[in-house]
Amino acid sequence: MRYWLMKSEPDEASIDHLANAPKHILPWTGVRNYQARNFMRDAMQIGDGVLFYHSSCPEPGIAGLAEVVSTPYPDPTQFDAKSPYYDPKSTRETPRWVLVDVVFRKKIPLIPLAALREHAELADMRVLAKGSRLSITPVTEAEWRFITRRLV
DNA sequence: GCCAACGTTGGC
DNA sequence: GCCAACGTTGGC
Repeated sequence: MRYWLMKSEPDEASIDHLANAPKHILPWTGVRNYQARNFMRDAMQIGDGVLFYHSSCPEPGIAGLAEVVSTPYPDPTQFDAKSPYYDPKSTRETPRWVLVDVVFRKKIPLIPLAALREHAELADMRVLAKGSRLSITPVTEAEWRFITRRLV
């Protein structure tokens, strides 16, 4: 059982989109970074906890809780020439990009990025590191506990 | 394998 | 829109 922070632009997929999706599940489509992909491909397991983070928006921060509900499988958008996530170098035989399905657990009052930075307990969070741009980052059990028990 | 140029991310 | 930081690309 591990924990993750996953960034999403709320214009594209917000916590409300997830809550209102069929079965409250969305495929985590569009990851095109190898490190983030490798987390999904190699480390994620069904049942892992997810901090759902809104990025590139007026109020960046943690907007809800979710959970991994699938093993990794090929991201269909990589084969779709009309998709912004199309990757001409990827083939169905050897897909380059994978995703996992994520299920809605809870919407929470937004924990803004600035608020996360205020807590010494979270000082080492990957997502808070200077220059961090990874859309998926590991969260330690201590960080998860602090956030879900103290800040939610 | 090096590294400069370029593109992207994402907070502000 | 700015810009720092980082990832990717491609020539050599």
